[in-house]
Amino acid sequence: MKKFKPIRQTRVSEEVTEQIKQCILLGDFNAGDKLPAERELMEQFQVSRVAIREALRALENSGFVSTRQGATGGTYVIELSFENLSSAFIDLFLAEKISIPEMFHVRVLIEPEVARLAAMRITPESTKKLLEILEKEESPVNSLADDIETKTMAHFVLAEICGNRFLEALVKSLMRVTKKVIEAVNPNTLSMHPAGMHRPIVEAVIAGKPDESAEAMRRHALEFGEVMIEMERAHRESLRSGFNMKNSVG
Amino acid sequence: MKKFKPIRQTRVSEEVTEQIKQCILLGDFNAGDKLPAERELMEQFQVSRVAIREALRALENSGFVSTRQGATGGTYVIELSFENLSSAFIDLFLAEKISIPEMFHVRVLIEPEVARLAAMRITPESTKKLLEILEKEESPVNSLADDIETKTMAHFVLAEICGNRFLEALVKSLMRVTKKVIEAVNPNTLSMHPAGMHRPIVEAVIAGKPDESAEAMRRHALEFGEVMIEMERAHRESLRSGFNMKNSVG
DNA sequence: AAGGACTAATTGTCTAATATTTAACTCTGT
DNA sequence: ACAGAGTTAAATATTAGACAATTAGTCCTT
Repeated sequence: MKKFKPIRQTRVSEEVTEQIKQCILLGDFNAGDKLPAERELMEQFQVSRVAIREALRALENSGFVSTRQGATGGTYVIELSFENLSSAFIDLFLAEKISIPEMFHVRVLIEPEVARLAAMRITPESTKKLLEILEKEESPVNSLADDIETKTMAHFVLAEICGNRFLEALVKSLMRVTKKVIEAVNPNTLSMHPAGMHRPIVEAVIAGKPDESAEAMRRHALEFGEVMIEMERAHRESLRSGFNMKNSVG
Repeated sequence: MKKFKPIRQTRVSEEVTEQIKQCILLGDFNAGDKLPAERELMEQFQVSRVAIREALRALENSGFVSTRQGATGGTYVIELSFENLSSAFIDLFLAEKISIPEMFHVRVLIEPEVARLAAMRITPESTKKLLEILEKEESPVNSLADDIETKTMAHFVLAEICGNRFLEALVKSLMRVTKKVIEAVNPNTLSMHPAGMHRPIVEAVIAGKPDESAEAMRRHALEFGEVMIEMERAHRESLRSGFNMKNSVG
């Protein structure tokens, strides 16, 4: 016999979340649209405002909506981005569920493919963009943040060019994690890697040579991976001595 | 001149979230530990219970804690899993920010590497596990859910064997998305792909032959990818005619 | 025309009460 | 002694209602 359906095992707010999410996914609300005000949703769903707010917060956290206070405020549907994916990766990294070497193994695996695809789809506009980035990359930088920003750009643009949004999402997330790591480790040097390091890759891509692009990227990823791994090792070392100091003092 | 620092742009609950999250990441609370009760946190943070609850809910949504009601209830720190990563991928897929062909391109890229690594790290215990799975796979199934479960297993275990937790997370997420797709499309057939399809891969891995394992996996991924893409195309087709019907009726 | 005060809409936060869930304990009848 | 029903306690879940803060626009005064 088929069992009776268990009565509401989910929280009220979760049901609200689910319904609104479905509406968004089915296109009843599109990016830019404003959801009804909290008090209105309250009446429609016949639940308390707290429940509505919890639901909206959940949707905000998973990147479906954005909420602002004020006269023209409210909850607006936004275009789902790769932000959440990045956050999930960063959390896993911070919780030491993935390590830097593991991450770079994956980068070495996928980034050459990204470069290969980019080379196969290169257009005049993309070429222009890439050349601009190369130029920017090779001019002096002011801060570490600037440097990371600039050096990251090439990877971002190649990922966009490659035409596979899944790979694009992965690369962008990986770059964000990498950035986080560098910021955490905060090395003394102003610049992470020497200027012009991306030139061979970009040139091969612009020339429309898939295999050479992939190989250039592979070399770069391996080299940079080594640097990062060493950097992190040194960082852990210094952290350990720091902890020891702390222990001996406090 | 340096600007003044803007005053508290973050919500109260976000600050609470951040503090608790840091405590968890720094190991002040470990998996299994119970956080203080809501009313206690309320006093410690000097904010209302609503703020505490929003914070705990956020932490729950990102997979750091789990909350239960009841006598031994409360908020417990849990081991961070790949769940969130999977959810992020599924959301992206549902919102059509990534497509099935894009996803399978990535599977074809990474799964052979997983098989290669697995072959390089094969142990007697892993061998035993893999053989059990093969046997299970080749016995008859009852339902589609069962079938998916069984056929997924091989990929899961290989991912665990491969020793790179990042790849493991990716493969598991990809399998979850794939599962979601199959369930959504819900094909008439009971079985997704013929029994024994993983045998060549598993045998190569057990034999400790990296290249052959990778190649076997690559063939499998390509083949299965084709099936999925075709399946989804057919599904969209039927959806469209479904919508037309709906339109002409209603 | 500029600046300031007011207004309305909306989310943010707090307080306090009540409901529900769950495990553990207690009692009671056989 | 023990099974089962009832009770209790500890926690989260939910509700209601008030008040605070933010923000864009309007209107009024100088």
